[in-house]
Amino acid sequence: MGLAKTEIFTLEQNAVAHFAKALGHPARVAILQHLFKTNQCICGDLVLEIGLAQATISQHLKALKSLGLIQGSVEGTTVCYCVDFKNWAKMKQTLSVFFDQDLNTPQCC
Amino acid sequence: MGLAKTEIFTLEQNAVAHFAKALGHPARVAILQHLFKTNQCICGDLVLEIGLAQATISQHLKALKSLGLIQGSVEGTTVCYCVDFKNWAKMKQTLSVFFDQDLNTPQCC
DNA sequence: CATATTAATCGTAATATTGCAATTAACTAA
DNA sequence: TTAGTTAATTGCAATATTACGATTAATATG
Repeated sequence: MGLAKTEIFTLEQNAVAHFAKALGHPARVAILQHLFKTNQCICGDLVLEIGLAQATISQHLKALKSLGLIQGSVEGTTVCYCVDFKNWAKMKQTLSVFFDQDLNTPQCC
Repeated sequence: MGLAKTEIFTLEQNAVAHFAKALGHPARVAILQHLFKTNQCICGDLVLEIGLAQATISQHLKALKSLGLIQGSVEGTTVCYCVDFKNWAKMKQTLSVFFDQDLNTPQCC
């Protein structure tokens, strides 16, 4: 089907998967790294920095924005993007809980 | 194209994306959670527990196995799956470095 | 006004992912 | 050997993702 049956999973499982999916492409990872490094930048900077077409970068920005990980504010003819630290922290928290499952579990293999 | 241009990204960017992609489906999140809870189980248990078809679960297991996050050992007619703690730790490490970028960065927005 | 700049959107093509029924392979037990 | 059990694989359909050229919308500048 190509469509995940989200309704049979818990909220936590869907949240982990949703955040992870957003980081599941190197271009989006690169965008976030660049935003952390430069604090803020415009779409054109990312096109030069990363080397994908403008339409493609714009698409990845849209994905990160719709998840709330970045914000974009229009300034004249440019759009200034930056990390949304509050939602970044929320993502870290969600994934950390998932990652730290191993702390309660004895290793078998 | 539907194909990520991995060659234009750094090893770290690709590694983060690769691990994240593996966690980017709730069924694989659920499989890992169940393995942590029960320490080990067979494919059939996961089919009952999660409620997807056997072929689908087997496919998700294959994905997790190919990334090294789980191991499967044949025991008669069953295959016993468990978390590969070493590679799980490697994944945690890789993603933690990425997540903790914010610690060096002043918030702008 | 006309032109330039920037980024979003549209349209399209190629590939990937998800899901399942059916089959197959491997082993067990009678 | 035959039948049963388990899980991998195959084949297929539906949907999602990735990428880019072309266009559009919005704003700025001459």
